[in-house]
Order: sequence, then C-alpha cells, then structure tokens
Amino acid sequence: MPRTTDGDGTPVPQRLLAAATRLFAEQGYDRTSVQEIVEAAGVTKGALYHYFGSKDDLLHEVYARVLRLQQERLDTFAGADEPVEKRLRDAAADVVVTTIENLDDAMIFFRSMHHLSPEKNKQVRAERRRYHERFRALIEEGQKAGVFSTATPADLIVDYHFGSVHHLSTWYRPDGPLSPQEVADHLADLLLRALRP
Amino acid sequence: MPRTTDGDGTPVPQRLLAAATRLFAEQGYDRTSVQEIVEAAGVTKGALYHYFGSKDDLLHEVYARVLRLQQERLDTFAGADEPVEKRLRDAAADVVVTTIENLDDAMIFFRSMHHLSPEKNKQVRAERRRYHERFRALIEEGQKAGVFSTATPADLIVDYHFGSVHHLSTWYRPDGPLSPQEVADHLADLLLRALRP
DNA sequence: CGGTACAGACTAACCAGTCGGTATGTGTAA
DNA sequence: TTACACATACCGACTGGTTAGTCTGTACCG
Repeated sequence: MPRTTDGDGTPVPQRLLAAATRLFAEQGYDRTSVQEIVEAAGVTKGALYHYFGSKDDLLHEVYARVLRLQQERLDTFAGADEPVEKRLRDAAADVVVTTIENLDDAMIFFRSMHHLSPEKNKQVRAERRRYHERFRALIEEGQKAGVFSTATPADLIVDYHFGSVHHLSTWYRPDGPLSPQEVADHLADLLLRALRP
Repeated sequence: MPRTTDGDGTPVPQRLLAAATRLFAEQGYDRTSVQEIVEAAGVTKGALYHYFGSKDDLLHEVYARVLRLQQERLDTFAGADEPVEKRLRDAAADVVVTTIENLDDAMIFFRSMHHLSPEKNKQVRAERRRYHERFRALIEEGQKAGVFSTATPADLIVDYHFGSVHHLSTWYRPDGPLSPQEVADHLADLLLRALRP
C-alpha cells in the first residue's frame, strides 16, 4: 500500500494544499507555520518538502489553482454564442458565485500576494492581467457596439467590478441573508446598470 | 533640549508612526521588524516601547488615524445642505480622493486587519461599521425619496462602492494616466448611474 | 531630587528548511 | 521464484537565524 493515501483516500499533496489553504485564510500566510500545516494534514515536514520546494511554493500552488479555474470559466462565458450584454452579465455573475464558493481562496489571493517571491508574484500578476484583459475586451466590444456607455474607460470598469468581487471575502458570510446567486445577480445588475448608455 | 525632537523637528512618536506606516505598506506587518521601524525613525527600541505598548499598538494607531479622518470627512459631506444625490456623490468621490492620497494607509487597512489582536480588531470593525452605516443611511434616504433605485439593498450598494475603493490600493499608480480627482469622478459616476431608478 | 525620555544589550521563543534514516513497492536477472 | 538493487514516499530530530519585548542604565529637565 502506497503511503500517499494513508489515513483517508485523499493523496497527501492535496491534503497538504487543502490544509494550507484553510490555515492561510484563517491566520494569514506568515502566521501559519509549516508545522501547523503538516499536522493539519496528518503528515510531517518530510512529506511536505518531498512534494513542495518551499512554503512559498505551496502558496503559489493555491494561486495557480484559482487562476486556472477562473480563466476557464471566463473563457466559457465570454466565448458563448450570445449578445454581448448577456455574455458580460453571465461572466460577471459567475465570477461572483465562484468567488463566494471559494472564499478562502479569494481571501488568500488578495491578502497574501505580497508574500510570494518577487518572481512568482510577477508570474501571478501576468496571469491575472490576462484575465482582466479578457474581461475588458468584453466591455470594449459592448461599448463599440453602442450597448454600453463609453463615459468610463473600460479599464476602470474592470477594476470597479473586481473591486467588489475582491471585497466579498471581507463581508460575505454564508449564514447571511443572501445566497451566492442572489449576490451575484445584484452585483451583475449594478454593473450593467452602471453601463447603460 | 528634549529628546523628543532630536534629529529633525518632528516629535518621536510621529516619526515612529510615519516610519511604521511606510514600512507596513511596503513589506507587510509581519515582515517588518521592530528594529527596522526604529532605525527608519532614527531612534531605538527603548523609544518605541516608551511610547507604544507593542508592535500591535503601533498598527492600531495607524487604523485609528485613518478612521478618524474618514469619519470626519463623511460627516461633513453627508451633513451638507444639498440634495441627497449631491451629498452622496460628493461623499463617494471624496473617499476615493482621500484614499488615493493616503494609499499606504489604505493598503495597510485592508491587508493587515487580521494582524490586530482580536480585541483591537473588534474595535476597528465597530468603528468601521459606524462609518458604513452613515453611508448606507445616505443611500436609504435617496431610495425613500425615490431618486435612487430600490432594486438593490442599500447594504450591498455600500459594500459595492467600498469594494472599488478598497481595490484602489491594488491598481492605482500615481504615475498612471488618471488623476485622483478623475478616478473619483468616474467611480462616483458609476455609483450614481447604477443607482438611477 | 525625581520624573521623563530615551539607549542598547539581552533573552526566550519560534520557525523554515535540512538531512540522515526507514519502510514499501518495482523492475530485473539468476 | 527468489534475491537484490533502486526509487519513491515519507519520518522527525536538529540547526542557524530571526524576532518581540524586557530591563538596566543614563542624560537631561524643572
């Protein structure tokens, strides 16, 4: 029997990543010791450094996972065969839902970027920029088509919307009055209303 | 000659606070050592612990200063003798300008809350809530008067706007194409456009 | 003379990463 | 089929470095 699945059925690297995600979100990156992570995952440091090069590496993996997921989803919505208003609305609402469904990831993402090594930070920023540009293209398309107001630069609109998405991890509580979908609908509405010509 | 003004004319506590603010914003709270702070302020640990109870205390002072400033400004704009649309617009734009003018403070505010002791964290949150409620009252007033749409709960509108304000420290660069006032005008416009009935 | 305003050496604790060691599976050749 | 080599998957004690906060001492002021 391989050690990789000792304890429960989940492979060790994934257990480590899950434990790290939760702890980073709860206590912050610097306040979480490697010892805590390995204990939460039911292994030891040997295991962690067998699969990951450093604590920093672990954080980077969290980022990579989130970025991959969001990019995929945006591609799906942006590339759909629908009018641009609907594509933007769906994409804007979806990113809200997935963010709420992974609030830990979101918390880490916006709070711990600066803990990444400069090199990895740059990499994540580049990936992030690609995402933003894809989103901005949608808005510009609508502006050119005349269905969105051109009063505000598309760039700023993107930061505007992602500001509110970013902020979700600060105020949203699963036991609050609004479901993820309701919040998403509201935020997407606000965006589209702000964009009315 | 009191030591309090050795070096330059600024009193030591303020020099310490200024150095801490800059360093916390640049490197984050946990990555900034007390030694670095006192060196940047041109004093020693003895001085710091003479004026502040702990490193945590220093961070708390940064928060207190920001909160006091913002609350004062909001009170001014919200209490003016103007129609509610103008009061909201002015308040929304002003918080953007002052945030940009104190980007270091904003960065610390949203990134380092969780580094405060639970007790101080609670205190800051309570203060923050008061601020939000004052802002929300403005929106509700406009909704009741029929000049703002009631499609979205006022609560969510507040988080929506402050999401974009919060986000400023992530993307705004003083050497970018937009002046603080221009950004403020755009963001206030977006808010009011989203609120059109 | 007593209080304020520091200076700076010191301590106790913690922590990321290392490294030598062990157990289990796998391919291969006699 | 067995025996041995080798790789993978860990274990956990240890190290070197760092850090917040303390404490004793000192200089100046009223």
